[in-house]
Amino acid sequence: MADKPHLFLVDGSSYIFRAYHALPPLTRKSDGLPVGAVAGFCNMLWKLLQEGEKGLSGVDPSHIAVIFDAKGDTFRNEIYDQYKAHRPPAPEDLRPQFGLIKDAVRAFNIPAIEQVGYEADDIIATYVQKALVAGADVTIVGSDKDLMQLVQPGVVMVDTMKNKRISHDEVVEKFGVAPDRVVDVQALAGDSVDNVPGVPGIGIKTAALLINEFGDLESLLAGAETIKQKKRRENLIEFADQARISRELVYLKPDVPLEMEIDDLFRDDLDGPKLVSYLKALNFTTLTRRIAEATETEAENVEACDLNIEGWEPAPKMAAEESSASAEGSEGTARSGGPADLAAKIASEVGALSIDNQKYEMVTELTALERWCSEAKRIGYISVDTETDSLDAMQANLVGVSLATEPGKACYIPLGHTKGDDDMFGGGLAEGQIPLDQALPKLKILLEDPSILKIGQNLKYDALLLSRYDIQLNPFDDTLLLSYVLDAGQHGHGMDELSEFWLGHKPIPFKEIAGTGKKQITFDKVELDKATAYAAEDADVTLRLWQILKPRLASERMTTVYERLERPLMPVLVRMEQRGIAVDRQILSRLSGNFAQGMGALEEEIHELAGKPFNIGSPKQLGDILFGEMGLPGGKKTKTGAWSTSASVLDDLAAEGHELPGRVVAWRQLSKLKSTYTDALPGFINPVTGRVHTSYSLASTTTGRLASSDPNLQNIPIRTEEGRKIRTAFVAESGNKLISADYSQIELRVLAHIADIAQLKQAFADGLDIHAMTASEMFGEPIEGMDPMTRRRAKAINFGIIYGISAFGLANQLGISRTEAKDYIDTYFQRFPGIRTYMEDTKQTARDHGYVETIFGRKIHYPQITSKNPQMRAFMERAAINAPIQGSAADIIRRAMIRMDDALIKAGSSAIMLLQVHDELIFELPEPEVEATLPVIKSVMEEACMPVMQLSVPLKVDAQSADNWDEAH
DNA sequence: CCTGCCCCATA
DNA sequence: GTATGGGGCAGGA
Repeated sequence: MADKPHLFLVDGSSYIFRAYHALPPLTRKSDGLPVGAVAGFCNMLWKLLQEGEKGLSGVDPSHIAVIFDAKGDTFRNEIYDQYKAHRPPAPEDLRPQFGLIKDAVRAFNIPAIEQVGYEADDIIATYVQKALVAGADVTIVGSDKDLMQLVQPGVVMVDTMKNKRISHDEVVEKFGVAPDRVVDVQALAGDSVDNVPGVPGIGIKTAALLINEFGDLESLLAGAETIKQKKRRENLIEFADQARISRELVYLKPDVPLEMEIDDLFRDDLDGPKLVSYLKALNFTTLTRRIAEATETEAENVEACDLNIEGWEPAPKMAAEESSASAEGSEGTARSGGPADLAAKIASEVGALSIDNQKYEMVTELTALERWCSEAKRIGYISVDTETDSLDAMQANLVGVSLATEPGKACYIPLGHTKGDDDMFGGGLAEGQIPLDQALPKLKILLEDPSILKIGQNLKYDALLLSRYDIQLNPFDDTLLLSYVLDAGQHGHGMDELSEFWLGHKPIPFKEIAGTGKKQITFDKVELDKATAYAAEDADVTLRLWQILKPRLASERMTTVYERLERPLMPVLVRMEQRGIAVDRQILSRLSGNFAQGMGALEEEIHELAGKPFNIGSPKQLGDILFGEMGLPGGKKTKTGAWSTSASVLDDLAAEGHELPGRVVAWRQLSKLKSTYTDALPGFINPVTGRVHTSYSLASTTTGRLASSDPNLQNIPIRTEEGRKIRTAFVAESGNKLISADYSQIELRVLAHIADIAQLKQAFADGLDIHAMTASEMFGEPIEGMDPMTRRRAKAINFGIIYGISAFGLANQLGISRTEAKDYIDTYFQRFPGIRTYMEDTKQTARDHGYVETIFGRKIHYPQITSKNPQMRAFMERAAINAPIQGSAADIIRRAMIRMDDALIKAGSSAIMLLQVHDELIFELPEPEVEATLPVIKSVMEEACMPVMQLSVPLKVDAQSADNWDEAH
């Protein structure tokens, strides 16, 4: 067996793209040459050669080759000219790397193979065929799903990036059929990324079902008449030829004329100096050192070779500028964001890629708008973006709408642009716009058409705005949410960032057309030409992003999360934001006065104690007074070296008997309450509705929680008596009540379930006081008559566990020594060993996959978890431990919110859901309905996991009604 | 006028 | 120890 030849075929092209997208951009230090993908590729190749039998394939290759796609069209374009027609061109900073990677492969003494007219996959298929005939085994190194059809006895696939081995069973799991039928399934299901048409209405699931029933594609098409489902039968008959063409497109051709025979792929020894010389030229310090060691090459004596980088030149400025050395994990090269990259980015903008802002259409006639609508109807989807004069969707006026139907084909429909040169009385509408009352009905038909998918970026804004124009946007896909579901933790999800990341294109900044600061103008004042270039680009970019992200949903098994947890929440939040909550101005203003009075009194005392007046709100001045003039013992310092004046420091000083620090703490509390809440909130009362409408962000936390802003209603005070008073200003309209319903200990319950801790589960089942029970387990004291201090300690530990406990943090929280805290933690783990196992397992999962998951399958990525910086790594580990707990709890309340409105209507209640505060929901309803509604709300929340999941712990919800939020909570 | 920092409100 | 948003200050534009 040991002598059996084993051929490794590396799918080079797909690796280039994966490496490029998965890794942060790197540039060569000396001149800014982009080399991120080259670095990723070389590391992968080196690892592959090094690990041998310990690797995923379990063998050491005797033969190896890396296969690339050649430039230009292939025979597939002759079969179908639209094949891969939607592919955007490679990003600017990736282009010079193709040649570098091929040269790198040769430097490894490995053949780099490509063949004009064929894709890498076909060449691989051909070699597989030949190898099997020659009696060799094959390992395909790659991730492209098309390659799965080649899996058979003697042939496996390994995906080194996902660390997965793909053999027969994995293929069946993905396609529902054996590898030899994968082409048939793909022929039916099609592929939107490669633009393989398939048969409409048939996806992978249905395709597998049909193929399993009929045996293969031809038998299915022959027997299509017998299919029961009307639409499916018709489509199979009508699109039979399209399916046959699709099959030809996805079928990998195993008879490509090859230039190198299998024997030529014999694995050569590494030529140390040659490889080192190449890596040196790229400035890859770490890899150079490793390989020099392994090949016993004296790296210092090897000259860096010249690189073949034709077609790329350093931008003029950046060679001179000193780019900063990179920190984490890089190869001694500069990270993105450095000046070199900035220049490269600007250069790539000027190169403009395929996005041409001047080619967009400005729609000024109704007939043109109708043309766009019918095009949307024909293709079944359209990308949409609205332009307005305000960031607040509750107050904004519609200024224009942009649409896109395919990359590069986009338009802008100006509707509310004004004559810019006039003063505030305005010169009325600018010329050449379709009157709003004519355009709106057309748009309404388009945007509400159930057969047209509306694609947008952050559609919550557009949906809320349009709803005020009596348009209910539906159905829709949101690229913000797609990106969030797929890449939480990898990067942000704003359009500009996504565009730069995926398209290598920087959209026109809003500032550029509207100006900035005091001179900023609203969009209705922007000239129509500029507005068209800016607005249509947004629709164009969004459409392209959708084409990239949407197919990933299915291939990465995230469709359910997107369709059940993410997309349906958007309309729910639109309704909540639109409703708003009543806030009593009088109460706030009275409180403001009280706080001001308290602050004034304290200020006098403080200045007296300090011996002179100073700005109490300035931490710098306060620090000078305390630790300079008064000579108090300074405690901690901030990271910039200044004395810390945080509440904990001031509390410590107060405990030592100093008077001033305590007064400052009290002053700060009042100052915070006044400026952040009682003074700011009235400014958020909408003049039309008289209520406060917060804005919820669906995609700004990594864990799946919502975030609230403008104003943030998720941090209204509750802990102190003074602060609580602010809650009395959140009121029900007269005749109504507020209901507050909150999950009791949801995160600890989730922890008990996920980590499967018997004692915790039992305690929750029995309805025990969980902190007391923890204390009792740890310190052996009975729950009855327990010292409150003991319970407090246990409570802090329970919270600590959820946050990924550290002795340092617990010590800080409890004001005890680090060793003492360490003892507590040890005791805790002794009593609950399952928790330690959970923590270790979670960290391992994060390291293995780069992400962790919630109970409903939401993924949270932690690419930095392998950081070599111990502080950073420890932080990522704690976050990774916390994320499944916090995230699962977030998923649960999301499910409750998604179902709530329907459940209330069905129960005949007119209660409306107004706010969410992570584990709490606030409703408003007519007083007489309270009694009947409370149990509805409770049961929707408590049964939110059902029916797809049954927690092994009961969920408990406390709900009460009152006239204001303080009393209801 | 913008940005980073410090501090602090919530779950 | 986790996750956020926001106000005021101070320094550099």
